[in-house]
Amino acid sequence: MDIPLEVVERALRQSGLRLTTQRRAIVSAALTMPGHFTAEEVLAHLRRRHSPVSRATVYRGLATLAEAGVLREAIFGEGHSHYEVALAAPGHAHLICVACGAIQEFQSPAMERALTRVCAQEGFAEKERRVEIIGRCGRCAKRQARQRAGKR
Amino acid sequence: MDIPLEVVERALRQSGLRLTTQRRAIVSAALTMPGHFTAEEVLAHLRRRHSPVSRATVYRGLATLAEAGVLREAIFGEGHSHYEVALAAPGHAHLICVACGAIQEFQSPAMERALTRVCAQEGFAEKERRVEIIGRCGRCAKRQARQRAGKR
DNA sequence: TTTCTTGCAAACCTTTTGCATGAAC
DNA sequence: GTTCATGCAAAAGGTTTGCAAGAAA
Repeated sequence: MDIPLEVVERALRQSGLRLTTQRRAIVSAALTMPGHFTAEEVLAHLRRRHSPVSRATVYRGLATLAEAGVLREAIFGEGHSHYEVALAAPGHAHLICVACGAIQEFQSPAMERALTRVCAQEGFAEKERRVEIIGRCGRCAKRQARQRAGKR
Repeated sequence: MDIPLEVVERALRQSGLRLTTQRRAIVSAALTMPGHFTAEEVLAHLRRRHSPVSRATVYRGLATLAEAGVLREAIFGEGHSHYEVALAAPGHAHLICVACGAIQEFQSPAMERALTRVCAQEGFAEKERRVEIIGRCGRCAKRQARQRAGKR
């Protein structure tokens, strides 16, 4: 995956932040990782790659990069933060399978419009939306249905 | 607030669970608390009321009651779980103000329909929806706008 | 040279767990 | 009488923090 380092650099500069070796490593790890990742995953990835960055710096770095708009928090309610690359994917939400853990992204303009309307009505100045649906993905739902049928 | 203890009792029985003094205390605390509450808030409430229940039991009790459908998890991404009384409020989502912490509920049939459609299309068997919008509530947004204008 | 960032280790906070005791059914 | 729930204290898991040393601007 190509690294839009200039984009990152600009985002950091605009926030008055420094482009350090560690932050560069974190961003490039983020870009290599599939879809969503946690701080610990980034840490492990960097260690494997022999670009060791301390745990504290990974946590601080992810938070900083999220504030700068390079990353975005996603997938809540699991007891630990997940991030995704903000530049890569604009407004989208997630379908999270409780059976296999798969996370599928989806877009729904109708939903987005509905939420925009709600905010306008309430005079709410939104910064961020979190939409996720928990359940079983198509495959797991079918498997479960089959198993249940078999048991009877 | 009147306590639909029979309802709770029925829900627990249906799940093969026992109606203990502690669970009763937790439910009645939940019904007394405004809107959304955390495990620690319930614990503090019970201690103030001199109905001490151990921390472990509060955590286990809230989880159990949520599984039984009496409570529901709400407000994610804050590092600790929040619950709400499920019976009290059917499908609704939350507007969370980062400035004053206020949590406002809203309903949007258009949004609900859009999400239902997405699930149908993807064959996703949903169990739960999480929708929250983070930003500034009307009042805080106005206050901020005023302050910014003043500074210039 | 100033200011921001890092690394380390310890602290923190929320939540979970094992196990013996006690309560509900 | 069984089985399930509780209390305690310890442990776990994820994340944050203070502070001295180091790197970016």
